[in-house]
Amino acid sequence: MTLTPIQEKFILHWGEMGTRWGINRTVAQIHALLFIALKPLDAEEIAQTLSVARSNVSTSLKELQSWGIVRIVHVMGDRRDHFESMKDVWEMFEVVLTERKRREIDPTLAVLRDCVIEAEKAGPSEAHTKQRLSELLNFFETMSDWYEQVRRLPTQAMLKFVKLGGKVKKFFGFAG
Amino acid sequence: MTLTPIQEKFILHWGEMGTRWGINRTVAQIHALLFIALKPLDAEEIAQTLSVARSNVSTSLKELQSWGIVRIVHVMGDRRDHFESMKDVWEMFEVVLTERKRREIDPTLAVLRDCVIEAEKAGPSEAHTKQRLSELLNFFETMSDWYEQVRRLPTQAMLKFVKLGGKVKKFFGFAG
DNA sequence: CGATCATTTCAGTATAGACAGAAATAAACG
DNA sequence: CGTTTATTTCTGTCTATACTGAAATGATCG
Repeated sequence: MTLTPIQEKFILHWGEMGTRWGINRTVAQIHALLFIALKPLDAEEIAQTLSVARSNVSTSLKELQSWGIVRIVHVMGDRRDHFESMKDVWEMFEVVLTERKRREIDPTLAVLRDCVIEAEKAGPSEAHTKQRLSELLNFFETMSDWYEQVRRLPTQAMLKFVKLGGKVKKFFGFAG
Repeated sequence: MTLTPIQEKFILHWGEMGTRWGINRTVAQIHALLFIALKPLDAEEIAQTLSVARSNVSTSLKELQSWGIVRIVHVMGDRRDHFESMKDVWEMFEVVLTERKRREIDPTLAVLRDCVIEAEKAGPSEAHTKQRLSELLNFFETMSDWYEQVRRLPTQAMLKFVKLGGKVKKFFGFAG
């Protein structure tokens, strides 16, 4: 598979963005490639197209599968694994957000709860720390609950909501 | 400033989380320290408390100031700079999200628009690429617009909204 | 069951980013 | 102004992670 200049531009940018989000550049590039690919690609094809080592592709694909946005498919008469990316953008971001929440927010919630409990036990000497961490915990819990609610919505409903745009403010005025 | 075990636990965890979000560990630790500090701290104090080089603290504080969540304050009769973190958690995250949007989403929007326009020019050969990137662009634009709307809401309104929790679904049913 | 092909694991290497310490700059004081 | 003190910049070092190529494992075929 040869990349057109446009495709290359997109893949390189996506890789760059990946690094900023704490995602390996190659992983992000492979994801970008699979996202725009016409059909599922095999690992060798990915390695050649992006000029990275075959083994590197293997590791990266594992990573993408662990995120749940890439899956293995098989082609009739070909024993190699082929890989394809989830194509529905909304669904894809829901999956990524949920996974990030699980990996990053949930552990933080646990630590904060722990700290607040211990600060409570420690008494007045930790009163200020307890106060600060409680506020942080409250924020995380609120956001976490909220996300659990909205993520369950079907894509269409979420889309409608977001598209409301300017009406959001009105709604708050009403609901508040 | 000596850290209690609770404070240390929180600071270390926050530093760890930082690395996952593409934020330097020391930067995140300093932010955590300032967040729970009773009063603004000077650079030397931060360096000693966290056992990092003075120069490293200097760079990290610049970074935190560029994010807009830490600022310099002065103490009467002391010529050293002192630093304090924003304390309102909601405001803090609004600032961070806005900055991330500016640094990461906006450039991506620009690249995607560019790619879609070029793909349009290129004709049928790029039809599929154009399709994929358009969907991605549409998603980013929708989310970007939505965020611009809600971020303007006063903290209180946003809080009420989030607290609605289960009612969100009802609302969508109604509005959709 | 051997041969071939595909995939993963592993060990060493390369590289980017974090960091320390020194040097340079800037600010405040007497 | 010179001196002291605070801050920043710079350069080299270190470390964590990405990455490669080779070896090992696993799967599918005749």
